[in-house]
Amino acid sequence: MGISREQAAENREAIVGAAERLFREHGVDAVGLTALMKAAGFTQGGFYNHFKSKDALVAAVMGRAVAASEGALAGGDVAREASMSREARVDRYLSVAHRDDVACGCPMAGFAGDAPRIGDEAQACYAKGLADTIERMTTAGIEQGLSPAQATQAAMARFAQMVGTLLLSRAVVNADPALSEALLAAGRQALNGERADA
Amino acid sequence: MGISREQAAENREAIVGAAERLFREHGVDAVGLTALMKAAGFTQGGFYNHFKSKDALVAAVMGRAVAASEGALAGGDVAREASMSREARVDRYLSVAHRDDVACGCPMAGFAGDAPRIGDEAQACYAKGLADTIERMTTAGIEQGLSPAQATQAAMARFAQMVGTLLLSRAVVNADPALSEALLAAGRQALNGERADA
DNA sequence: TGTACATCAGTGAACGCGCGTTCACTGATGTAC
DNA sequence: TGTACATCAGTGAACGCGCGTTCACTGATGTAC
Repeated sequence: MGISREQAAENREAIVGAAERLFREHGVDAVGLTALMKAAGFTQGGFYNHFKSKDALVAAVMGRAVAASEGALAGGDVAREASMSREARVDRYLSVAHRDDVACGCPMAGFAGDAPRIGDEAQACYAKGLADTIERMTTAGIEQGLSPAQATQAAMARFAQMVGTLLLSRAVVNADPALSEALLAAGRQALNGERADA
Repeated sequence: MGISREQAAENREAIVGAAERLFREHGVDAVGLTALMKAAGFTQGGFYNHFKSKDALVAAVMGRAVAASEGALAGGDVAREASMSREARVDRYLSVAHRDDVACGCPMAGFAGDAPRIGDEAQACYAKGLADTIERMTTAGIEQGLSPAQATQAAMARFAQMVGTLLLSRAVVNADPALSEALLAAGRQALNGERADA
């Protein structure tokens, strides 16, 4: 076709973007390269001009997803995110909207199911994203007067509860919508409610 | 071959058993019926004498996994489980051994990643298993003096934290083993530590 | 600045392979007389 | 109780299909002179 280098870079981003959306929605294994390239607006053969294998694409997707979420716990606008209170962030994370928006939500939750089975490079991106997220929450805890050890422990426990609640609520949303919503409400209550120790 | 009905029922169980192990280890999508039947000791063609489709097998696996876990939160011996304290159960659930034993551990955690993508019948089994688990924990909370509403909320929050911690710790075990263990420790601390409100 | 040519992101057919599923066939089990 | 036959859990080859990947080819872009 003959394409400018700038255009080629944009096309590569389009492929990664389509892949991220499809991978989250259907799982990495369930998305074929033919369907993926079609979704990005190309034909199958062009894939290998941009990536040396599907595994390399998965790593690129994970790297991008993690980088995009730096500064925004649950996706969405970064500037607005930074100005939100911790309580508001939890309420947004454990909202019905975030539960239903797998394609754009928190990548640590969206890829948690796939993470143990993807390639080493992609796993490393995932682990870095998790470590960064916990570090950010730890810093916030220290600013509120916790010791570094307390803050780290609290950040890990709180984030695990957020992810666990979201994942379970997504897992049963079709079969038992009432349970799905009750889980979200219980999570919000536990993280924002009467407790002041974490 | 000519097989007795008793033998046929045993063979069916062997298929479901092999499927449960392989599905948990590699994900439902990544396990083919040829490999599955071979693992169970049969050839591929016999599969459809027992199940009308792969989806039907997934439902059977989920039903069995959920039924087997009734009375045993983290797998293992039911009688011993019943005599354990809540603290000991949490320590076992969030142990390195349980993290590394995906094939035999808690099915709610083991299938959480696949749950949103499996068939309706299997999803219903998963949701029932989750509801039962929470109900069991709620009953225990009421016995310790909580109101039914408090106990339900606490059970959901606690179980979500257990599952979230286990899933995140499994997700990063290869890429960042230290983080994986720190997550487990933080979860044990949060669930068994100084807090007395949940 | 204009021309000649190498580069490389596209296309789309094709590769071997494993998928879920179907089929004709086998032969011991279990039943009917 | 013994014989004749239907049942059905096995086998293993084959089905169409989509997978990840490779390939020969195209033609505008970008470079060298």
